[in-house]
Amino acid sequence: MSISLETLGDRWSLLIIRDLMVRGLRTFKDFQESGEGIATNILAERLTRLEVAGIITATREEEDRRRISYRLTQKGIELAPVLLELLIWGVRHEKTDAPAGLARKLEQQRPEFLKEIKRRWREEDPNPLLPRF
Amino acid sequence: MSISLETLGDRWSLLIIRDLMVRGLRTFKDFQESGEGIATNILAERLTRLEVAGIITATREEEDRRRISYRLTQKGIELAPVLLELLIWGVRHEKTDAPAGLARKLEQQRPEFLKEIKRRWREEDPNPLLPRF
DNA sequence: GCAATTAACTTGCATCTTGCAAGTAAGTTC
DNA sequence: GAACTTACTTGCAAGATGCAAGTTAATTGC
Repeated sequence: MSISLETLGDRWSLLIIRDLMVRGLRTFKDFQESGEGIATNILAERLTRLEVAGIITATREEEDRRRISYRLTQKGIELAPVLLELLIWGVRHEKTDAPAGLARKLEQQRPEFLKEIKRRWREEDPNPLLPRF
Repeated sequence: MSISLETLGDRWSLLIIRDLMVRGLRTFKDFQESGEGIATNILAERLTRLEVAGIITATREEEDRRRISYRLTQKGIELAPVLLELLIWGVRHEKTDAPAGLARKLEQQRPEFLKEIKRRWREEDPNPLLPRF
């Protein structure tokens, strides 16, 4: 009954995955500037760990070969329900700057929300789905 | 859009919560002997942190006042959906000793499973719901 | 009723992980 | 081709974790 905390059980991994999933971050620089405050060495280490775990892929961009695009794999995108439930729990229980009523809205529209996340992933939609709050 | 990783983002916290939720552990000793391999100082520290965060309560037992019973609060039990999704994901994607077909079963019976978890919590049912695998 | 046992920690110390600041290497722009 | 940008890497200090050995209070055994 392992719940996979060897890979995911740290301060940053799930945050990285969530930012890839709903905030539209893709590059190393995006993460540095995202305001999460993750140190570059840790970020690099986590990205390779997540890649080794098969949760993300790293591909060099054709248009600008300095850049590396990080993307969730099928395995990675299937963490969406976990992150959605965690988000709902957080909005409900932790004092947060989230818009009032968001909790209820998310709870009532779980399937639609998940579907939208998956669509965005499939179509490589770069627009953020949720803001930072 | 915080996902509460200040409290939950470490190797042990979610594991402790899960063990309280579905494995029927209650005391310090239970955790020591659970096979998770958590050091006693870390266990003590995590338990107080979870208590401070309002996720668990600690109550001295009347029958044996050496013992302290740890229990999930309402806030704590509401992490059930998160842990269930994480469990499903783990069974699907990580090589595990989980019984074949468990993933499908859990996925198809999410609501029933959650309801059972909540009932066990409300009625203080001490029987494990899931084994260790 | 007192010694042995048990439960829940605490302490000291070594090791591993994290964070910060500065540096490097490769690709791109001016 | 010099300046810049992107994705890292390195060195080191500080913090977190793990292990083994206490400590304290409650309970049991005789």
